[in-house]
Amino acid sequence: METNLSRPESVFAIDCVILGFDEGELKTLLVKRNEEPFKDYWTLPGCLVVDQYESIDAAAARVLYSLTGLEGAYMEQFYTYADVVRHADGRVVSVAYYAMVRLEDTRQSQLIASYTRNAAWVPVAEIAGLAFDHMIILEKVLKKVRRKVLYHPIAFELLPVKFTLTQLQNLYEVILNKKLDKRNFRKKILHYRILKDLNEKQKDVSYRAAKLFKFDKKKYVAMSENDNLIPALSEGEGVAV
Amino acid sequence: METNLSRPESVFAIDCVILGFDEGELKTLLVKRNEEPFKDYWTLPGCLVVDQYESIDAAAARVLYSLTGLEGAYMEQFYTYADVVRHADGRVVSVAYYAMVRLEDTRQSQLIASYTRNAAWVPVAEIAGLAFDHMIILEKVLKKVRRKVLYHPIAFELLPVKFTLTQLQNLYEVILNKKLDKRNFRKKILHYRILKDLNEKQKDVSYRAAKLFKFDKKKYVAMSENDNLIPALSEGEGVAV
DNA sequence: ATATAGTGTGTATTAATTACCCTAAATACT
DNA sequence: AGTATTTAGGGTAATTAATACACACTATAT
Repeated sequence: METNLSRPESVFAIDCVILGFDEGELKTLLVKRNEEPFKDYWTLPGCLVVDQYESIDAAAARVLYSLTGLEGAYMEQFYTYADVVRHADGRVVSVAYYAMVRLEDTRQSQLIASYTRNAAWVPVAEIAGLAFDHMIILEKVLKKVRRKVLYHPIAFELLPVKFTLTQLQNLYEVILNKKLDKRNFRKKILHYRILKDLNEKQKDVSYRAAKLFKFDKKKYVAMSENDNLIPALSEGEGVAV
Repeated sequence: METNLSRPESVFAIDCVILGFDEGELKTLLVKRNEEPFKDYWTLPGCLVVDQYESIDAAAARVLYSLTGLEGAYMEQFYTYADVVRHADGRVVSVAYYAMVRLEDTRQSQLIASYTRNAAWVPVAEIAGLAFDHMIILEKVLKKVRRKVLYHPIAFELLPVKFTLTQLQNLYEVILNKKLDKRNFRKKILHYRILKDLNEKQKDVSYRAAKLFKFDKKKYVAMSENDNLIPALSEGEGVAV
């Protein structure tokens, strides 16, 4: 149903929850504002999209790239908000995305971004409040990721390409905020046959080195032709009946 | 990251996939266009949102109400699209919603809407193409609903308030496009304890009348305080390993 | 050589999933 | 009244998945 509006125009904003895993913590990349409103508050990184020919996905990718130098990381459109008035003379609809990045890949460029734009990786557990409605967006993303991680292998996007089973388990424990049983976790994840044993071991650890694995995307895609689903990785998923 | 744009303005569109279940089929409410482009094509119902103070959700609810007379039906924001140019002089970002409605509730008003606006309930299985990118939106919604129905009780939104187990099973079979075993289905759904046995039977059927149940929302919410999840209702969920 | 820190493994129990068919009940028809 | 028709409703055995649980091994550092 369209009315005849003289000059419909799409000016909209992107907000981006960029998640990373570092030092046993889930972190997100925040930017400090230096103008009102919310001067000196942390915000989710974002941008205004004015160009009529830039797609939403491209704009979100641009935000990610400008802060981290990364291209091709896992990104997904998430939710669209229109309730926040940012500018005195009108609201801007904003489309939220979330991205999952390997922090190791961002080292150099992230430092640059941090220097010029006052950006920082902040452990999500320590974030108490953000500008605008960004805290709500962040919490909603975390809720979604906690669920999605149970049936879709997005968690691997946060780990180094080569990882140990313990690292993987730690990541799941942090995301789900819950301890998992080591033997059961290993049994389960190995039964899915979505990991490739690299026949390599960790180096430079001061204890017994663990075997390295990588996520076997080919096998995974072949297995789940339709839907890209894996069964629940967590214990006690679902409702107790 | 905001630039200083002189007059940011949110003009955006809503598109709405309205699903119903009728005569054993999943149907969606479509509207026939009577102007170019895509004259005489079916489209998803929608509207342009010009009012700076109408929320996205309210606009979506307005679309639903204007076509069906329904308020308070299940609706969920779904995905946002910006790639479609509808007006020669600029694209309009459009936010897609889907709604699940009880077709029985719409009988009168739907006829009115149908008369004035050339709207019709069309079985989704028979829809081959739609105007704009609406076919893509519809397919994506169906994919989402097929998945969501496995862990969230949205299917009940499509059934009459009082229903039989056979009706419920038929609905699942239609949504999932797959036969389910009667005994296993009943065992499972009853074990969840989210149905209330009404101790009533069907009337005016020309065979043995079945017991009527209703969805027990209170019990359901109590059970799944956190997440509103129910385990999989389908057989063979997940990846075969 | 010894302390330290993390790796890697198996089994028994319980719960969930699957495959599989016949009798009971209500109405329609003659 | 009797019979045909149509759908409702229920149980069990076999398989598979989920859980709870503890100790010996290995590599390095001192």
